[in-house]
Amino acid sequence: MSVEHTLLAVLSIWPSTGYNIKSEFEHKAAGLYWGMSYGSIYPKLKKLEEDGFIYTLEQEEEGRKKKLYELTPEGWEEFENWLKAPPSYPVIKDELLMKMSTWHEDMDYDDLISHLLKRKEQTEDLLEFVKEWPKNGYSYISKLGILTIRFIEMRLETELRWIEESLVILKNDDLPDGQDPYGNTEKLLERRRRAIGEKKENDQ
Amino acid sequence: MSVEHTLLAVLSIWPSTGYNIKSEFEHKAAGLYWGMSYGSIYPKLKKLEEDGFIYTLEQEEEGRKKKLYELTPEGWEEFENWLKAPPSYPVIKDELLMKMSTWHEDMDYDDLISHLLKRKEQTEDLLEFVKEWPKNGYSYISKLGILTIRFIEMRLETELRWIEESLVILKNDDLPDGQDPYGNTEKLLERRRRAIGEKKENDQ
DNA sequence: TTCCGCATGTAATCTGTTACATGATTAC
DNA sequence: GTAATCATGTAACAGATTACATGCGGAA
Repeated sequence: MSVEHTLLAVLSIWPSTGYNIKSEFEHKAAGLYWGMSYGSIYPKLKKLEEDGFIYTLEQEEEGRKKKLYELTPEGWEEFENWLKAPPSYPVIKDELLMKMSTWHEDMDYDDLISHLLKRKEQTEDLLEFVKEWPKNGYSYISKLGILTIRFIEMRLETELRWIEESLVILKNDDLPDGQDPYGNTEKLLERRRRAIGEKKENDQ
Repeated sequence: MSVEHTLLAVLSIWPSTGYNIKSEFEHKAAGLYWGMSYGSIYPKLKKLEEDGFIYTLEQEEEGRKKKLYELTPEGWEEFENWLKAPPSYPVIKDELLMKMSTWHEDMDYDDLISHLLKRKEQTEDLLEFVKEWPKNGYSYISKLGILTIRFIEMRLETELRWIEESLVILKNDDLPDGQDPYGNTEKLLERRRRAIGEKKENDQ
């Protein structure tokens, strides 16, 4: 998903300025969607204009100098071709999961528990925002937009359910069995202990 | 989440070569986690070695020249400090959602439906893989790894549920109401029609 | 009159990918 | 013997971020 197509998509909603697009993403990117910096937005807008996909609307003397960009016929065409092209499969890239799955038994679970508690709070906040969003009275959300928001809600609720379950399991030290056909858990701890031991010796 | 820390995390499981790490991610990155290219792995391994976080194990004359990397005491320390640091909140960056929420009523829903059907298939495949993974008899998965896999499963199942629901809604043309306080849906379609109309005129 | 928010823009930098080069070993 | 896989590495490139520069308008 290129920045260019994202910009076309945003401009399809209504004509906007570069600054405007950035603030829009800033707002919703409270965890939703993702950010774009001025350093990529302005040059790309310029490029899109050069390529004939967007043009600047007359700013009707609003005092401030600003460039309101709008799609050209070619811009609409390009945008809709992009819409029709099959979307790529999203990657799950979650630092919490990476940390959790490489956590080891010689490390205090309390730190992991506080990661989970923090995640719980953040997800609750985001869920609250997402639930209010289509009811706030001023944001434009299409019918299909409502469907995607429904997905985000379901996902966040699932995440909260999982966090709750995991916290109970961790606090009761009731972890499920792993799959460890070659006794790697013990090897790992042994490798680590030896390394740490060597370090202590050297430090003395 | 830097590549460096990801490499330390992978090496904490067991000593590996650069090639090895790449294949590992290739395999699981059937959608899970994410990829790394040789162009970033090898230079980073070199850097980590220079920084004293990893070192090369004797390769015990396995014939092939290869570098088996292992964590140093400093490597373990760095890795565990990273584990303890609060993970950043993941961003939802899903091209399907972006396309769906900017889809408009003058575009055929059939294309959107085929995007959803394709996603359904891909997610089913991934779910199947994730369910088999901890039972395949050879992969090492720690107890906490099982918990994270449980999360992925729940998430994928939620996604499938949402896709089913959405397909029914789309096929019955039974979409929920959007939020459109300023009649933007009509404005959008009008802007587009005018642009497309102009193009047709010019083309004649 | 000073500060903050609106608004645009660029240069330096960072990070990562692609594509290629190289060569050994194993499977057919 | 030759194709595929294992294995390491780099140079050129692409993409995006950070940090800075600039300036207007309105509010305190």
